[in-house]
Amino acid sequence: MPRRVDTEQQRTDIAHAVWRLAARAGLEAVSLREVAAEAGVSMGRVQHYFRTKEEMLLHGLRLALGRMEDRISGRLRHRSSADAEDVLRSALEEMVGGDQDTRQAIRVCVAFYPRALEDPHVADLLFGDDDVLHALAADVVRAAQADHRAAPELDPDQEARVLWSVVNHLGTEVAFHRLPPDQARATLRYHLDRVLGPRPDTAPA
Amino acid sequence: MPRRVDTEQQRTDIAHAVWRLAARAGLEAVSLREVAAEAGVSMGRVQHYFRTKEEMLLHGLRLALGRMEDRISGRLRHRSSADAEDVLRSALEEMVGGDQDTRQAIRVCVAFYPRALEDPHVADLLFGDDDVLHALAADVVRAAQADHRAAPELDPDQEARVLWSVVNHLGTEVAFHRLPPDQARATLRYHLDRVLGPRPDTAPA
DNA sequence: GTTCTTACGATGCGATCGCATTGCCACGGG
DNA sequence: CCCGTGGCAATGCGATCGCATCGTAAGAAC
Repeated sequence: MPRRVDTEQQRTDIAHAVWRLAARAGLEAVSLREVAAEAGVSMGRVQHYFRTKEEMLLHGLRLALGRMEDRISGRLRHRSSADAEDVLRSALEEMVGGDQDTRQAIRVCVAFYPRALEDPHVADLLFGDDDVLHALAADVVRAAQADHRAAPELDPDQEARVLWSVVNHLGTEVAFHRLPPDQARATLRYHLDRVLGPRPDTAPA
Repeated sequence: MPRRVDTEQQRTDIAHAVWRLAARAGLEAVSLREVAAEAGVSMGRVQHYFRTKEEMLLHGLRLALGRMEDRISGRLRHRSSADAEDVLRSALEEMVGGDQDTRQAIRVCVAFYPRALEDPHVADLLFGDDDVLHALAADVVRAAQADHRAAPELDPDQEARVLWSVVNHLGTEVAFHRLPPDQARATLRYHLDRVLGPRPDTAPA
């Protein structure tokens, strides 16, 4: 086996170019030639690492999603201990945060939305984590109720859905420059405080 | 002036084909030839009514948005009198409703999102009405507070932003088959009742 | 009827698309 | 040392893209 190269790094570099193009101007802007130019490599190289355009696009999407998850868990690693609410708040703050990577990742996701209609593989990637986030949010509401912080008449499932919607849409508005990040964060915190009661301070982030 | 034809109708027919294609598979699926085929007309006809593809796309988007507005005001015409809350609720219920046209219109809007980043004309069309909706929602919250239905400590502006996010994202989830319409409506009503207090019955829709 | 203008259908052009093919070149194993 | 294979760059192909051009059929105006 001669002439070995860091294959995974090359794939990631190219996928990153896909990601930037898609975030900048949608999937229409993503062609093999454009990706090659953006990544500063030849078109042959792109084709060497991805047999089809579809495969390349999917890898780009995976990269974007993976980056977001990494940044969320990165937020948690700065804490000594994390309960469910910490995890939830970290995820939410990350999504509405002004982080450039996250914004771009969200735009990439939106760009893939139409594809999710006809391609279940894309749909899985895009929406695969929604259920666990929903369950987590509902659990946090229940926990707050048990602590007598949240009103007992709240429906945890509905509140989870509302919260998920708020975060998703605020994140999208930030990503598309329709809302400044700090305003989005303010709205998110306002809503969380109204639902869960103000955060009992266990060392703020 | 010879050979007159219902020009506006022709334009609308073609724009409707644009709309269906974009709703089905995103802007990538919209080419002059595809539009002509979908509309059942020749490509020459399409070019006769729209000098550029861009112009055609914009007209398609305008059509989609206009249809939604028409359906919202259609809901209001069935009522004897409409106060601000009626208007708001009509708009919101329409957006999360299962209406096939509305779903498609929302998908078209999402398909245009990436373009809004670089084309301010598209951005105006897509987001031009957001401010009035936001103001309306905030007013309704204030009115509910004046009626002692909503809690006085609510921040009407923040609640309006939360509400707008909830509706937008629920509508998107319905449009992309990620949530059944009645569940979205249930969540919307749950949230409205929590914020405004239950609707005092002035003849339900 | 002639004329003029609108309303197209048909066709062609250059660019770009995704993809397949070809071949060189750098290395590691024998 | 030299084969052989992995890692590319280069090029070509057929399809499709948006758009421009050209021809013509169908009516109003006279």
